Amino acid sequence: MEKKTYKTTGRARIGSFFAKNPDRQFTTEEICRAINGSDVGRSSVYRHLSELCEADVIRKFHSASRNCSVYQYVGAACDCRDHFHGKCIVCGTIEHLGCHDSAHFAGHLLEEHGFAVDCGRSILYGVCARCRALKEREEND
Amino acid sequence: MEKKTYKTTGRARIGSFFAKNPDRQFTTEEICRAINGSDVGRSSVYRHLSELCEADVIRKFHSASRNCSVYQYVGAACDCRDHFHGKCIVCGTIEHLGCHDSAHFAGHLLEEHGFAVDCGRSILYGVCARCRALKEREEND
DNA sequence: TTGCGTGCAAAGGTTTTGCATGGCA
DNA sequence: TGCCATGCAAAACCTTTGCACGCAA
Repeated sequence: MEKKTYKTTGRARIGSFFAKNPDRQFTTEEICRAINGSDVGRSSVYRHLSELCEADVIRKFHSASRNCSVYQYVGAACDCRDHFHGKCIVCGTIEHLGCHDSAHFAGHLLEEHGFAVDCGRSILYGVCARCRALKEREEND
Repeated sequence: MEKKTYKTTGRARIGSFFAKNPDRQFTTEEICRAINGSDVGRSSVYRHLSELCEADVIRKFHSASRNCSVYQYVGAACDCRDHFHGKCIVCGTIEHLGCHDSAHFAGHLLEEHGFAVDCGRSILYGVCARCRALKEREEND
C-alpha cells in the first residue's frame, strides 16, 4: 500500500529549488545552503533527495572531483541542438548530456580536428547510470 | 624534478594483480584481500592506487551500488572502442577522433552523468574539415 | 488523534593523513 | 646513509540511522 505524504515546507523547498535550477548539478552541501540560510536539517535533506530520486524527479550522480553525490533535476524542455544525447542500449532512455564539458568537447573537435559536429544528429550509445547500477547489483548478488 | 620510487613488494603486487585481471573492476576491499591474505596495509593500497591512476595504468570509477571506488586496469592495445568516430554528412568519410580530450569527455560522461558511453557504437555526425573548406570557398566565390 | 516529518546526535562506511618504523638503493 | 615505503591509528569525510518532538491531515 502507498505511504501517505504530507505537504511540508522542507519538501516544497527542495522541490521548487530543483525546478528553478534545472540545468546544473548540486551537492548536498549546496542544496542545504540553498534551501536554508544555515546548513541545518541535513538528514531531512538526504531523505527528500532519495525520495525525489525514487520518484525520478531528480537524478543522483557521483562527482569524482568532489567525491560526493550530486543531484540534478530531470529537465523538461530544452534546445536539443547544443548538447549531446546519450541513448541507453539497455533501457532505451535518452539522456540530455548538456553541460560545459559537452560544449567544450564540441569546440575541441572543431578547433583541433576541424570537425564541425552536429549535436542534434549525434547520438552516443552506452549504458545509463540507472542500468549500470542495476547490472552491478545483479552481478554482486 | 621527478620523484624517486623504490621497487617494493607492495607496489609490485598491486601492479601485477591488475595486469593479471584486466577485464574487471575491483574495490579497494577486494584489492586488499587479493594482494595480501589479511586486509592489512590499507593506506598503502590507497596510496598505490592513486599513484597508478596518475600514471594512467589503472582508472578509478565509482560504484553506485556499493558506494565506493572501483579500479580497473587500462588495457594496452588501442582499438576503435576507445575513441569517437565522426561521420561527415557531406562526403561520408569517417574520422577517428581519438585524443586526450575524447577520452576525457568519455570519462566526464561517466563520472558526472553516470553515462558509460560505448565509443565503438557511437557516431558523431557533422561536417569534416575538407568539406567545410570546400563549402566556404564556394560561398566566397 | 494518528502517523508522517523534522532535527539533532550518534553511528556507519570509505578514504586520507600523521607519524614512527622499516626497507630499498 | 638518505630517502622512500609501510602500517597502524586517528582523523576527515559523506551518508545513514535512531529517537524524541513537532506538525499536517
